[in-house]
Parts: sequence; C-alpha cells; structure tokens
Amino acid sequence: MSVVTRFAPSPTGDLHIGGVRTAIFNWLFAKSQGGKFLLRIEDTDKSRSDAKYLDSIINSLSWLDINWDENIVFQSKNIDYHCYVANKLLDNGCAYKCYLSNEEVQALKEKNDKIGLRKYRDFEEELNAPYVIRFKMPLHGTIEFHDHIKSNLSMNCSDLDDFVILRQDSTPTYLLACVADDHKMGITHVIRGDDHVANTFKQIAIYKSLDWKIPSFYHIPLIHSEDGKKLSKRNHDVGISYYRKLGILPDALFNYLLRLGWSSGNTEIISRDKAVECFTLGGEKGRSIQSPARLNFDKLLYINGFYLRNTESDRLYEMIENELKIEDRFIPIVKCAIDYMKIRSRTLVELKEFVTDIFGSELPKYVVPKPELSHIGKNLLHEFDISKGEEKLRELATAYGVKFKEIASFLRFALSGREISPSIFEMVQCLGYDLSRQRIENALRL
RNA sequence: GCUUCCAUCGUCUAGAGGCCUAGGACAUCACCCUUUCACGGUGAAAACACGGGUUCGAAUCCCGUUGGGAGUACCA
Repeated sequence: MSVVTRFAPSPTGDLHIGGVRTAIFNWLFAKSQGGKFLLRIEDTDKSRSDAKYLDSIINSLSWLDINWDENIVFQSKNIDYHCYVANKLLDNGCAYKCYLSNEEVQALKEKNDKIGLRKYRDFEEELNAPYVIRFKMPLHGTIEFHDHIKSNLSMNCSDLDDFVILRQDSTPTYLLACVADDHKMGITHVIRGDDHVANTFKQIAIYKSLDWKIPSFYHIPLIHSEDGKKLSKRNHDVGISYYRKLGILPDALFNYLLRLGWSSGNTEIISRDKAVECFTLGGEKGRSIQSPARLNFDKLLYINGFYLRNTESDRLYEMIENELKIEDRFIPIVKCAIDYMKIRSRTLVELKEFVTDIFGSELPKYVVPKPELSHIGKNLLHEFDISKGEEKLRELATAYGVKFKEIASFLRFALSGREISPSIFEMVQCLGYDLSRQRIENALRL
C-alpha cells in the first residue's frame, strides 16, 4: 500500500510555526516512503477564512520548498459529499436529528447533563423545526487505537458526547468533514498536532460506523514558546512570516523545526536530502519525543548562521538583490563582500545591512568614533600605498616603530566605519585600490 | 472539575535493564587562533522531578506524589 499524507491548514491567519513543522513531518514521511503528500485547505468556516491567507499558505510552503502532489483540495468544495455522508449515517442509524436549541444545549452543557443532551437520540418523529445532526456515540464500551507516537490510547465511550456532525445550516463540522475528506483522498497516515487526540476517538467512531478503513495516526506534541507557554497568536513569533522577515533561510528553518521533537542520533545539521533518506516516525526505530518542545531562538540563529555561510554567495546575492538599494557600480563590490560577510552574519537581513552600510556607497557609514592615530601613524599612511599589500604594511610599521594594531584599527575605521568588519585586505580586495585609497584619505582628513 | 497524555543539563536532545562516574548541540565561561568581529579549535560548569517497588543490576520496567501539556464548541 502506498503512503498518502496530507497537510490541512485552515486559511485563518499567517501559517503557524507549529503547522509548518506538521507540514514538514507529513512531507518528509511521504517522501521517505515514496508516497504522496497532499494539501487540503480547511475553509468551511466562511466567517474566519480569507483568500489572502490561502495565498500566504501557498507562498510559505513554496518558500520552504515543500511541494504537494495533485491539486489542492478545498474542503468547502466537498460540502455536498459531507452532507451525503451525514445522511448515510442518518440512514444507517448511526446519527440522528437533534432539535435542541442553542440555549438548551448551553444549559445542558453547563450542568454537564449528557443524558439531557441525548434527548432526541431515540426520537421517532420528524419535527418541523430546525435541527442539527448528531453522531450516535456508543453508550458503552471503549474506543481504542494505536497512536504511532503515543502508543495505545483508549477512552470510554461514556466520556464522549453525541457530537454535532452537520450544523443547522447544513454545513459539516470539522469532525465529519475531516473524516470524509481523508477517506475520499485516500489518506493512509494522519500526522497532526496532539491537540487532535481527543478528536481522534470521535473520528474513529465515525470511521467504524461507515465501515471505512481507519488510517494510521501520529500525534506529535505541540511546540511551545521560548518561555514554555503555549504559542499564542498574540505573540509575534508564531507566524512563519516573522521568521522570513527576519532573514531566516528556508533550509535553516526546515532543519531547525525538524530537530524540534525529532532526532536522528546526535546529528544537528540535517540537509533536506539526508532527512528524506533517514526520516522515520513512530514504530520501532521512529524518533519522536512525547512532550512539547520549546522554541529556542539562539539555536535557530546558530543553524541559520551555519546555512548562511555554507550557501553560495551568488545565491545569497540573489536573495537580497531586490532589497538592495545601491548604485550599479557597487554591485560587484557587494558581491565580493558577501563572501567575507556571510561568515559574520546570522541572518540575511544582517548580511544585507552589513554589506550595504560598508560596501554600498562611496564612503562607509561611520558608526563609531575615529580611533586615535599618532603623527607617525599618519605619516606612515600618507606614504604607504595600499596596493602594496599586508606584508609591506607590516614592514613599514616596524620601520616606523608603530604598532601594527594601531594602523590596522585606523584602517578598519577608514574602510568600514566600524569596529567589526572583514579583515583589512579582504575589504581592499572588494573595494579595489582606488576606492580604498579614497576612503583612507577621507578618514585621514576627518 | 472531568478525560487523556507526558516528565534527562537553562534550551533542543542521545539513551530502548548492565556499554552511563549519563553523550551531543545551542546558550554561558575560560583558553588557543588573530589587525577587530565572526568562523574554527581545546576545555569548564550544567540534567535522569520526588518517593516507593521489581531485579544481581534501573535514566530505562511497575505504582504513587508532584509538575506540565492537550481536550472538554453548531472552531478547525
């Protein structure tokens, strides 16, 4: 049997960082098994869904290079099918029309009155009143399933309500739509956040009532924020676009998220190809932890720095090209500088700023005060030609009796305007002799 | 409250009864490299939540306590 997984976000906001990890797991699982990875948009809640978020989901997944097979499935387009399934359940006696009003339901829930909630469960008549369709939960027994992450789970049916599957307006609820769509799409493995475990018992009851094949379930723990709290939409760091804006590379985010709650021995840096090769989830050799993992920004930055300095400079240039506001004649200089600056940057944004501030114009931004330079030092620099190179400069410093360090820090200031920069002759190499001379003369005059 | 799941350094994790005086990574600190900063290298500090069992032997199995997560919608 070939594997089919799916990622099923709802278009109600910026793609959640936890959702991204779920997508990665699903994608990786499918790829590692030679199966298919499908994308389904759960847009049945019209009031909360928005087309702009659909774009952002597609855009974000593409950015991460997580590609899906076949066409996107829109849950809202399957509503007829959901209704058909609900009626089937009604016909085979596994569901019933419930005429309870909203207020009545609320009052019953407050009293935790499960019996009262089932008032219409065995009601024979047809009333001419609005109704919802409720699923007939078995009164006794247990529902059990083997979760490949959490192992065997079970729950007493008596703890489960007769939940709504079709609303008053004849639209399906999540519990029904999800089962129906997963079945229709031939999903074999459901990998999702463990906020869905409680739903799974209910969904399994639906599968059984329909005599449908039950997929394998993998419930992965949720991701928590840095302070150990639940990730809240109020926090800026839950949406993927935050990381993108910050200059995180997609491969770095992929790698970082993969290692959150999953591991392959002690390996920290795992390329996409390698991940596809060695990914397993659950089962005998599967590596996935059981409790929520916290986001750790420092580690993300470290991983990002690693990917940054191991990415071809030309590639990096392409990534920042559009945001670079520099004259054309500085482009070759900037390109050259990326070679030296990528090792010193942790994000693309940082790289872009370094490179434009230091190499994007005639003179650098002087962001620190000019260091002291002795008279002898000045004389030396007036005489020295930068094109002669480092050896010559050292010789001259010795001859003049000036510390190389003194000259070097002045040159660093002259060429970069800051205390932190590539080495002096790396900068000279990028700037060229003329521009370098110009910068030195200018600094000498300051 | 009820249901259910979980528990190794500050954080992410390795660990599937003896290989563990518990390993790696980030962060921290020291030193080395060095014209600055990074990168790189070496080293330090840092954890099996607690209490009972089972066993010749437990981080690993069982029970309890404590702590944490998730769910408890005509939302997904």
